Amino acid sequence: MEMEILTKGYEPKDVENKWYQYWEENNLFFAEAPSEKRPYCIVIPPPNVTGTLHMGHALNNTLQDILCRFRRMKGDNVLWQPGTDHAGIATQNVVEKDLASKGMDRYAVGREKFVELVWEWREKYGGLIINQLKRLGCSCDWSRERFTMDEGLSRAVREVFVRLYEEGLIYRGDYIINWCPRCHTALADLEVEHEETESSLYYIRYPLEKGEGHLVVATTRPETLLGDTAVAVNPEDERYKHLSGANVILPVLNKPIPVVFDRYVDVAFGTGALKITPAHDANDFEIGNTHQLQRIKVIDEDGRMNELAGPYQGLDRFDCREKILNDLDQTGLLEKIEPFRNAVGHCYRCKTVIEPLLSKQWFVKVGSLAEAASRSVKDGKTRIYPANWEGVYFEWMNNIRDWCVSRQIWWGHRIPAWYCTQCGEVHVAKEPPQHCRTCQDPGLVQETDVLDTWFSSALWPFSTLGWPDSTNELKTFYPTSVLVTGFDILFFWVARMMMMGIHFMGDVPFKDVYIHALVRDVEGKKMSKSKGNVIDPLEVMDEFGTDAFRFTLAALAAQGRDVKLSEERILGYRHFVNKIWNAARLVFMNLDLEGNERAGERIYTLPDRWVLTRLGQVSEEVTRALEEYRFNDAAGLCYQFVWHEFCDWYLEMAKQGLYGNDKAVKESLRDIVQEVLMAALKLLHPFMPFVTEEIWHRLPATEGSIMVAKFPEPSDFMGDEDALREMDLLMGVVTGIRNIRGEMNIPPSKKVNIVIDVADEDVAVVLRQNMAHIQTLAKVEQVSIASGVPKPEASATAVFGQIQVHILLKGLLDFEEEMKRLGKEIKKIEKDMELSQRKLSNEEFLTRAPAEIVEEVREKVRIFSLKLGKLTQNLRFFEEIDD
RNA sequence: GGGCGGAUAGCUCAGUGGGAGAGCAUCGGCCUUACAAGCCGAGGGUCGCAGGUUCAAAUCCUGUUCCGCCUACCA
Repeated sequence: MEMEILTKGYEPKDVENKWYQYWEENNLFFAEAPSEKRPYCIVIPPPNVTGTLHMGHALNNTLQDILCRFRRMKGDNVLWQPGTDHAGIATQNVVEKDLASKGMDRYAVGREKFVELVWEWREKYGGLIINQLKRLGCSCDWSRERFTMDEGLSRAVREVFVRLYEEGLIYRGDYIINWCPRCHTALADLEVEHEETESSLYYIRYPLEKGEGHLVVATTRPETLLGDTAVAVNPEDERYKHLSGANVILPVLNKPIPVVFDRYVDVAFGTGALKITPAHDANDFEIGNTHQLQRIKVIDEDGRMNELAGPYQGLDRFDCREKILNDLDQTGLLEKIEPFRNAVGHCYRCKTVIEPLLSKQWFVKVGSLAEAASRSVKDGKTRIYPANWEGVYFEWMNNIRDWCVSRQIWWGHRIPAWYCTQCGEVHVAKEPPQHCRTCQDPGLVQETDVLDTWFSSALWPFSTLGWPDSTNELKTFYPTSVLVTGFDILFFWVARMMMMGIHFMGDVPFKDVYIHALVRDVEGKKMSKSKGNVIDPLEVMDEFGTDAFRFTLAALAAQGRDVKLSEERILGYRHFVNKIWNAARLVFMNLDLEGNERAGERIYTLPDRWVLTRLGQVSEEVTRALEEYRFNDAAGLCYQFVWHEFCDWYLEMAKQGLYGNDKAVKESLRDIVQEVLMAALKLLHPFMPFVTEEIWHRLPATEGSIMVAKFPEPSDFMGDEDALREMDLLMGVVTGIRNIRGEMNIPPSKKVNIVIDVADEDVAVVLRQNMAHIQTLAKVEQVSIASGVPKPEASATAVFGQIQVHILLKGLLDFEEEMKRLGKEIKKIEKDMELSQRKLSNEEFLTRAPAEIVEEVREKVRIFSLKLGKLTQNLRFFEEIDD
């Protein structure tokens, strides 16, 4: 291996590709099945084949990769199951757009050819997002990559459909569905986006058939009037009780329709009279059923008025609205128009206004499935993090309606149902039947509808593992360990996986669900192309490197809060990556890279004992944070330790020995410094796989990939409480001196002499042993340590615990300044002191507060008064000189 | 309409009952042989507002304002 010294700055581009290739070539992402090791499995939320990597993917997959790499280093048998989703409508739209650019549409090419084109498109572009995931460093087991429409998964889909049908949980029927006139398909309720819209409420007069007068109804969609088959009023409504059995005349079409009574009608809304269009409104449909009303469909699948719309036939629904309003106005039947805000449904894919339409569709009866899915979370079989999402989950499960699973598009799993052309008998089967089972006729045609994309996604946690076959993968990894996903697909996906998993596997699909936030821009807005505020993860990786990017995402991923991403923040973490790189450089410059020297017995100095003890503590804290999905805490702990403890204190102190003349100390240090660096790299690896691997490979004491190194744990290190205490003293003294130097603007080039006044002999010993560190770190020339020495003239004093450090500043000390500084410090402590004393003089505090809290305050008062005494003493010293 | 989340330093955010923290930005001093993408130091906040509970509240409760999101069959 090359042993050159590292370049001055870290260059991510040079190393990222190299190491990803290395990991793949060495099969380091491969999961064993079966295996003796503890299993850990995550199924990836399959990205759309049409997609390219956006910030949401980047966050989602970074978090999964952190968990997978962490668990692997913990010794688990990790399977990160990858794959892609065929994304029915989305993908079909993309290919249709492509066709449109060539002046064609899907009807021109025909179904078979069109599906072929989509497959071709998928061959060509489907790998794009996979490569982008690799770029991000994702350690998926690519040998197990799946696609929702591959042979195995399609078999699982048919199996599930047929079984549900046979169990009576899938049925076909006439219902009002959400129809997208642009995509030409039904949509599930979830796929409709409601948007608050400024619209109008139109008051229309329906003349009474007998006698004078009219009934006024209020509606937002006057064009549906053409399909009205009744007007409903509330039976309790005094205004309309006399209309029992009456008819009104439907305007425009001039035909009588009945007045019906239904409790659904809200007396307080509009006029309390509701026009009923059973074929174009979900509620009206229900009311229509109750009263056995005719269903008249007046709007067709293109959103145009059909032949039943009389004079309006052929008009677009919105043009029809204008015309009908105009006509009503002409005949004096339009009473008034009020401005009105309501939520209008739009297609989640193409944003076209949804038309509720009567249609024959396939449904999954979800009641019992949802109940079981709900219970599993209540029983704690699946835990949702953060827990507040549980409420949202229950809420949805409790109010769930049957799931419309048929779609009138061409790209997807074609529903395995066949109709007899002779007798119409319906056959649902895994394989095409040869002939009709009732009339024996061989003329069977398959259902043209395909399944909702989420139908196959719902099977993902077990279909990818080989179901319906009983595979080793399934036995080893189901139920999976955790599902990591954004809350935007909690209902679309998570809820349905729960239902299907429990029903078909008899167990929940995952033990944990971790729900992360959405990535937004700096202002907290959702990133979208139309707003022009998208940050492209690929560009970020180009500019800052993947490790910095990943670390940023992890550091910002606090539970329950959105991730507001800014380039500044990423830049900050690039600096951190560079810091690590340079720390490694320092270590390298002092290593015997040829490996000729054998280190003898280790000599542990205070900084060594301290840093190793801290490593143990930090390892434990990082582990706990990751186990609890507190990614930001884990990242923060690494950052703080590596930069401010390892680099700022430990390495600075290690230089003493590394640059010194004592050969035994030097060799020991080389060993320890390398050990500490290795441990730090291991802690960082889940977050920053590339830079850690690069440095790891260059260290003489390492072997193989850092991916398979053991994650640090407390038992790897000494736990030396004394070292922590002693380092506190040492750092306190150094900080005290630096503090004064800083405030007095004494440049580092100007060395000072100090006198340390310390009563405790043990403390004196520690400081004496580490005198050299004080000298280097605080730029001190001479140190003298004694007990009860008088304050030297022309000195500034730092007080720390029971220690006083007098800094001799002959010719440098500005008396006024020092007096001001002391005065400021005294004032601050007096304030703290007063607060504490007030507490202690409060009888209730003394009797009611826990004893240890009271003792804590007493201890504070003791420390404060000690320090205050010393500070005042020093101030008086100057005042006397002043006199 | 229902629900959820947020409001803490100039900015982005941690902090869930015992003396307010970090990063960035700002100011001052340093090219100290790993790193100026750096080092050392400093300043900066009645924790949205009003009540309440408590010996003690950024933290718990109630109300309120503003912002964001989810959800819904008042046409």
